[in-house]
Amino acid sequence: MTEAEAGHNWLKGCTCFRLRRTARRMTQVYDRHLAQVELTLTQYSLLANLVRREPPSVHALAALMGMDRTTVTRNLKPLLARGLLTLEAGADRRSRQVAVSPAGQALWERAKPLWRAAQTEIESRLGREDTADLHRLLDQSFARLAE
Amino acid sequence: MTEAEAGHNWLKGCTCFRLRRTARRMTQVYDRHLAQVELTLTQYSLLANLVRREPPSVHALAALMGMDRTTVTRNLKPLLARGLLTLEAGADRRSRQVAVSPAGQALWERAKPLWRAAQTEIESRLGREDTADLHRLLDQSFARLAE
DNA sequence: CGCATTTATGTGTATATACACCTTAACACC
DNA sequence: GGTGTTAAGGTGTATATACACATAAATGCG
Repeated sequence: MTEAEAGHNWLKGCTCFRLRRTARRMTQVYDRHLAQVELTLTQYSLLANLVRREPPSVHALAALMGMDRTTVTRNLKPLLARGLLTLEAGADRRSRQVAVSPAGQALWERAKPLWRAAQTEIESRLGREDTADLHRLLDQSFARLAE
Repeated sequence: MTEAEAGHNWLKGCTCFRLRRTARRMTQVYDRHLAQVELTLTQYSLLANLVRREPPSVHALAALMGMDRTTVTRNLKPLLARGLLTLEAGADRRSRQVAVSPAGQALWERAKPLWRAAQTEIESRLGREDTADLHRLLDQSFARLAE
């Protein structure tokens, strides 16, 4: 093994590096499809998680997304600014409810087939079976990291 | 299936959402270990990819990391500011070489066992076999997305 | 009731990510 | 040798991410 390869191997063994690297590439695929409605995959995920659901608090939404609470707060901003979501008074005076507006619902309907096309592209590139395996491993890993 | 579950299923089928969600959690594990040397996993990855290697150009480094070129430029900044890397004249007058400084080399030596501990924690949580499967699937997916 | 604790949220700061656009330098071809 | 093209790099802008910290409201308990 050369010295250069020895250095490189510190990355070869890194689960997180691989995960992030693949996530970067894959995000670009989805974002390119969703660009037609000026949504990112993250924004689409938020919408998708909110439609047809009782408006959750920011806290609950963060838990649903597996995101840091403050990250959710920041990610809501562009959607609120576009009037796709609303942030209204919640059960207490502390909490707030995140709800999809009619405009948000309408945009989600337009975005759905674009997301579908991105997902189909991924499954076509990775293969149906490998995609399913990846889903299972990622879900399991996420659960085991949450413990 | 309830309406709420129907909405949720748009996420259940999303490969990218799962990938990003798991990457977020896993990054936090590595970052907590590496915090002792004030490095993030991304910064550690850059160092690890540069030690014991002929200093690459920014362009070549981006390719090695599977990153966007401009992301690399931005990610180098904190490391350059701390004197862990140097950015010197390259082969042309266009290109620049990214090299690890002695301080960077020394910090990497201190960071290595911390990264090792993080990696061990991950393998312990996910299981050796599942970790290996995940690596294989992620590498394969990354390659197929690059085509 | 009064106070310590817990809970929900937001903000400051720093890094991570990438697209669009610009500049400069090397190269290719007539 | 000039000129169009390609290649390397940086910056502007916007989103994504999360830790530390602050605020305010609900809750629990003596």
